[in-house]
Amino acid sequence: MPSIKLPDGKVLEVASSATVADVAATIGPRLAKAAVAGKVNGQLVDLRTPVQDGDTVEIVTLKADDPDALHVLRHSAAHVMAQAICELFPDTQLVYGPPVDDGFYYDIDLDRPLTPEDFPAIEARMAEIVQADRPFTRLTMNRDEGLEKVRAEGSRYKIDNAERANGDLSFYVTETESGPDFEDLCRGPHLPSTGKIGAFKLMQVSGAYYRGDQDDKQLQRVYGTAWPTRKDLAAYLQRLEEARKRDHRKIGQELNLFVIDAQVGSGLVLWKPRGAVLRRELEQLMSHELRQAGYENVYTPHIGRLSLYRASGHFPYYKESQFPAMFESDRAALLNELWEAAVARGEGPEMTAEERAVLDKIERNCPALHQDLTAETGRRYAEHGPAEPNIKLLRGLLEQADGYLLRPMNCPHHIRIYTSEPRSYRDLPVRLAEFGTVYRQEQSGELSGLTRVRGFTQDDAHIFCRPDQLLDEVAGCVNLTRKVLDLLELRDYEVRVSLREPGSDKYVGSDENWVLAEQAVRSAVAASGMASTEAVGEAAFYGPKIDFVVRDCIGRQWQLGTVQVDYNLPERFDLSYIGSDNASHRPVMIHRAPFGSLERFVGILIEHFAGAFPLWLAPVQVVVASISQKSADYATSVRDRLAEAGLRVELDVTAEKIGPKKHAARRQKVPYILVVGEQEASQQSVNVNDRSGKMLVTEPVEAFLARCREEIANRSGACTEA
RNA sequence: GCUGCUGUAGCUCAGUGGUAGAGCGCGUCCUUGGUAAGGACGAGGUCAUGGGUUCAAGCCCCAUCAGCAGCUCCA
Repeated sequence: MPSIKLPDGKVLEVASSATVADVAATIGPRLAKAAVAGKVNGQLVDLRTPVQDGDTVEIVTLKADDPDALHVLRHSAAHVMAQAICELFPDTQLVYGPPVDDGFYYDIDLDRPLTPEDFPAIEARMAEIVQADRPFTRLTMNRDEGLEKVRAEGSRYKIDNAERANGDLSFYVTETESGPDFEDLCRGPHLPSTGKIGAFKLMQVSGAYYRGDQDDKQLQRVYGTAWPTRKDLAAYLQRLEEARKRDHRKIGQELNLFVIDAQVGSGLVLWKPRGAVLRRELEQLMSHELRQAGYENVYTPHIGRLSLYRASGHFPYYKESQFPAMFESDRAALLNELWEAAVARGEGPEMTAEERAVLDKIERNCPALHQDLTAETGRRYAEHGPAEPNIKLLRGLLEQADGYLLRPMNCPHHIRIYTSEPRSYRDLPVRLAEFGTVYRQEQSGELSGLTRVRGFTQDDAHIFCRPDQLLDEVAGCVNLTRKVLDLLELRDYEVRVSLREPGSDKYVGSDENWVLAEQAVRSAVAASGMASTEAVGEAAFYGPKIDFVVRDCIGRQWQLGTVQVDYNLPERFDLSYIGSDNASHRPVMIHRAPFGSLERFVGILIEHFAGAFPLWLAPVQVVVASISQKSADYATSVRDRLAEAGLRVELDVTAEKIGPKKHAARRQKVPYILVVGEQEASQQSVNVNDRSGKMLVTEPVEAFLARCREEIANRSGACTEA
């Protein structure tokens, strides 16, 4: 008789050929009824999977807080949805349908676009399938057999899936009394039967590229959610709704913080006075920290010559997300076009058709330039030869007639400040900081409130240091980032080490430099003791990064702070310092921005506090509201006193009752509402209420002021939830 | 950029081819009030923009712009 181990350590003897379901039954009838799957040696399996001697077996039951149970439930719900869609739309080809956080989706290929109007019909069909409580049966066959089967069926997607799977292939069949009625290639596991799906709902439909490839077919992705019970589903929908109330776009509107105006341009933020307060307070906090940490402040303009970005590599590595360059003359525009074509050729010996076409255009439109390009003996552009000499020639000509670029990054400007004077090893590290505004032409579909915009201000700085200073400097940046996040009570973030994708051509610099830089970020994170994940392919084009990533109210991940190690730009700009040996050496650069961008950071902060900012950040800190006209003068004097003391205070002496006045202030999430009537006037006091509606105390104006000052100095008092 | 959805008053939204609506907000007046929305009256719209269909278009069709969700990108 085989014996198996249970999670509590008990050993159970079971019949040979016993399944997970049998194990559950042996333990107890109620467990047998509740069981929906098992975990054998840590692996999630069907209830009908046989167990073997020595296995550790855990029974999975349907609970709203058990990730394994939800995984199986949602996988099965996806399967049921697929069946429903196939029955309603027989042309549907199924592609892939996994469970995801909070639900599941299924990618389908169907010419007719599905819309939310189709959901009721699909849900109704799903409900019938669930109602019928059809069993899921697993059908396993060896790889060759399985491949033959899917190839015979002829679906491109299934063949692809099957070919990419390892080992045996399994199919799941849902059955009726009259036999199998739906089958899908699927790894499983599934619920024992469809009836276990307690509650489900289709959520949305959208496009998704096959295998995530923009050049491949775009499929329809139907999202749904599934839960053990209706109550769980209702609770989930309620949570979703609560989360949406925190949305910074909504709160930004309600609290008059910012506006994104179509007439100004999409992705361009207009900070209204109240939002500007948030931004200024954050800038002041950061400026203070930077002074402490030995940074020096600089200011640089928002545009720069194209040659600067040719040197940095933004042209062409970063070209697709830049606003088009501005050219001073046709000559400059044409030269640049030719330069791009020459760079694209790389080291190729033959001039490309594209280069030739540009050259022809130049001949037609700008004969003088054409002559410059072709006249000089020995450097004739029109001759064959490696691109490099041509690029040099172009670079020389471009020096005389260049274009300008709205800057996508601040580093080139800061680099030129570094190079503006000779640097000694004693001067390093040089830390140049600026709230630098940059512009990036993000794809239109990517724009989102404050979190993804086209013009934004980074709390940027560039550190130029000696190689022996690098680790300390990176550690300093990481600590600074943690410190400011901590000050703002943002503690729910992921630290991500972003590395390059080997073999990709989207990076500049040598392998050796990348190896050095990646070692540096890895050891800095290791030394910090923070838990981290590694993300291959997430590096900047010039170097690896340590990113601080948070989630917004609808679960999307955003990078906030970042620390990036860069050996490459120092080389491209030929940076140097004089060492103690009186020889020239190459510094290392660190790019870092603890907030990342002020726009995104404020967006996340709005959601974090749900608009109820701590006193030091609150755009309006106090509202003074009079009980009646009789106390209006006193209210005004209180307002004046608080304003004089530096508080951001507003006065409400309108002809309204105190109830509505208080309500209005609370709706604006103002931390303190001071109610003043004749009684307070006679005592020179204020009646203090917080934004939760609670009446705190009646105290002298000066006492209230002292408490506010302390609260502001401590940056405390956050999140008195309204 | 791609797929789908959406665009009506400052905001949230109703309005299925026949003269533009509600609530909130805003203004004026009444009420001068003691802690989660007092009352009356009023102003406010080229129904995103441009074309088209129709006797007639907020509504139907096309295009553009913008927003939302997802995908793809992302320094």
